Amino acid sequence: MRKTVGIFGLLALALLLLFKLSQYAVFRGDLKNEWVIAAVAVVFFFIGIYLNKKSLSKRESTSGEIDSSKISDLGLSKREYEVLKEISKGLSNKEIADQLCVSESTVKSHVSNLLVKLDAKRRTQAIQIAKEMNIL
Amino acid sequence: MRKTVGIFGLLALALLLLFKLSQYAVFRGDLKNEWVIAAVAVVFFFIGIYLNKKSLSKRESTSGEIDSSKISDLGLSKREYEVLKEISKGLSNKEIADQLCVSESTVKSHVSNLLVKLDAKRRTQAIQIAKEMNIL
DNA sequence: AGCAAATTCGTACTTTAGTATGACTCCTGC
DNA sequence: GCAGGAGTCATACTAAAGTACGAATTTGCT
Repeated sequence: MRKTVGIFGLLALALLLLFKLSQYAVFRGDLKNEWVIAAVAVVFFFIGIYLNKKSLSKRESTSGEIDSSKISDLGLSKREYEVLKEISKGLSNKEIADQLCVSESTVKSHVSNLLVKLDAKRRTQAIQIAKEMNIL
Repeated sequence: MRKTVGIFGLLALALLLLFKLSQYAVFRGDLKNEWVIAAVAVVFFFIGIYLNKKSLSKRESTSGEIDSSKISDLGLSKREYEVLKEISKGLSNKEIADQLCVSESTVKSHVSNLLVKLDAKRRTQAIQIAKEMNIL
């Protein structure tokens, strides 16, 4: 909310600046009205796009990107997180083992630890929990 | 691409129109330059926002909502789709059975048919495929 | 160097998931 | 009315997932 106020204040300022510029330009007669208007149009067109993009990216960051701080909060090791990502792709333990070039036993160890740390009973539940925590 | 061209054409037209309007207004002397510029700024500001919103909503519709047409394309029955949703919540067959008030055997049947129709080997893969198809 | 955590692998075991098959009911369109 | 799909359930089986140890190696940090 405070940011919105600030943005509108900046817009008003920009408007005033353009007023002044246009006045000087017109008085000196070295710039035609058409060009001033065109410049204003282009500038504000892109200001509109820019502001919208900003709010868009903000929405994406709160519900789309991964939260790496929560990964360390849960005590997930690098390898365990890799396994988690492969699980979410729908791979079996054997396929994950091949992907990470380790044995299936190792993957099972990681998965077991993973389930404890995520408080899940099944790998499908781990996927659901991880996605809710924005770590996937 | 064709739409982009059309949009830019419309923008150019709007610009020309404003030129003409401003000329008439200035010649007749019943409108100040400042007001013309302000009007142009506001109009193009909102044009920018509007165009961005449009592309934003288009992106959301292609990657956010469920696509019920694909569900029938795959031949998924109502019950099978219900089971699919429960699977994506991370529930076991037994838990799904309790949730839907049927036996575990029934859930297993649904899951088996589900996996064939989604061309998946595991329930985790079914989740991944279903999410990519926007049916979850 | 030395400790703690992470990574690795194995075996043995239990549980859950998934397949195959058959059977019964219910409902709908022809 | 009846053929067919959907839903239900059961049994028996195989495959995968998950648990519970133990143990060796590697790695990061003090």
